[in-house]
Amino acid sequence: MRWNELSDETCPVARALSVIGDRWTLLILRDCFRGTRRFERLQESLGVTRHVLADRLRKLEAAGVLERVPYQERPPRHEYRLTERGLDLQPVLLSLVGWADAHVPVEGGPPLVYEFRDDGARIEPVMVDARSGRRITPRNIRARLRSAEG
Amino acid sequence: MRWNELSDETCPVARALSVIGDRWTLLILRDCFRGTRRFERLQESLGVTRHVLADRLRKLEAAGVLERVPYQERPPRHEYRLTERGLDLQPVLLSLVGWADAHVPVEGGPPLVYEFRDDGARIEPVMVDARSGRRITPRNIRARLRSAEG
DNA sequence: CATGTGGGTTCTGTTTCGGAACGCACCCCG
DNA sequence: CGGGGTGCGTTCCGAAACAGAACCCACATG
Repeated sequence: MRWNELSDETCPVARALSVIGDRWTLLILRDCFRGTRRFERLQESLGVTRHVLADRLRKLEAAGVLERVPYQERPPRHEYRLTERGLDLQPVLLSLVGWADAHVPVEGGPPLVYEFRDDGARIEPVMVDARSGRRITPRNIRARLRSAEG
Repeated sequence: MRWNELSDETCPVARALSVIGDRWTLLILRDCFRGTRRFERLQESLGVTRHVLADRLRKLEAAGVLERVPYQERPPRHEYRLTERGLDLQPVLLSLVGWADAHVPVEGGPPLVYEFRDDGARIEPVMVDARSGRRITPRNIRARLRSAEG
C-alpha cells in the first residue's frame, strides 16, 4: 500500500493517519499547541530538515489543520496557526502524553503538567462517554460495524 | 535528528512517538485491538510488506506493547497480543477515530461505532479531568513546566 | 511425494530522509 | 553604498527506509 492511499480507506484510523501519521507531523503539531508558529522557530525546535518541514507544513495547510496567517508584508511573512480542525487534535496529543508519562517515563516524573486555565487545578485527562460520563476502558467497550442502519 | 533518538527526548509526545510514531505501527495496533493476532492475518489485512511487518512486531514486542504468546509447538507458532501497556493505547486510537469521523468523514457517516459491552449504549468518547469530571477543550487548559516542584 | 500453511528472510529498485549549502527579499547599521 | 542578519524556503547528494517479489524452512495433510 502506498502511504497516500490511506485516505481512501474506510477505517477512520487510516484516514486520520493519512493526515497526521507522518513521523514529524505530530511533533510539529505539538509545537503549534505550545504556541510556536513560525518556520524558523519550528525548525530549530524540532531539528527537522527545512525541506521536510516545508513539505509537512504545506500538507497540513492543505489538510486544513494549519492555516497561514500573514503577519507582515514586504517581505511577505506569515505564521502557521492551528485551525479549529487542528485544535480538535488536542485529545490525540493528550492521550499520547498520558501514555508516555505512564509507560515511557523520564526520571523525576512528568516534565510538564496540565491545568485548567481559570483556576489552575491540575488535570488528569481520561476518556469518558459524553452522555453518560462513564469511564472508557480497554475492556468495557466494543466496536460495532454500522452497516446500513446503526 | 535521527528517528530513534526521539526516545531520549524529555517531551512525552516525542517519547510516545519513538514507540508508536511509525507509519505502520498504529495500523498494526488497530488490528490488534480488533482481535487480529497472527502474522499472516496482519499482513493480508494491512497490505504491509512482510519485512516491515516483522520489523515492527519485533519493535513493539521489545517496547512491551505486544507480547508473543505460543499457541502451538511443532512447528513453533505464536501470536501477538496486546499487553496492558498496549491496551493503554486505546485512548490514542479512540481520539484518532473521533477526529477522523469529525474531520475526514466518509460518506454515510462513521463506519463503526463504539458501545458499552454490558448494556450496548452508544459511546461518544470525550476527554475530561479524572478528578473533577470537567470537560477538556483546546482553550480551557494550559501546560505548565514542572521544573523542581510541581 | 506434492501441496499447503505459518512465519519469516533475502533480494532489488524506488522513495524518502538527513545534512548541508544556496537563493532571495528585505531590514538595519555604518 | 556594502555587509551582515533574518525569514523562508529550494537544491543537491549520499544514506536510510520502503515496496514488491521471491525464497526458505518446519511441519501437516493427502
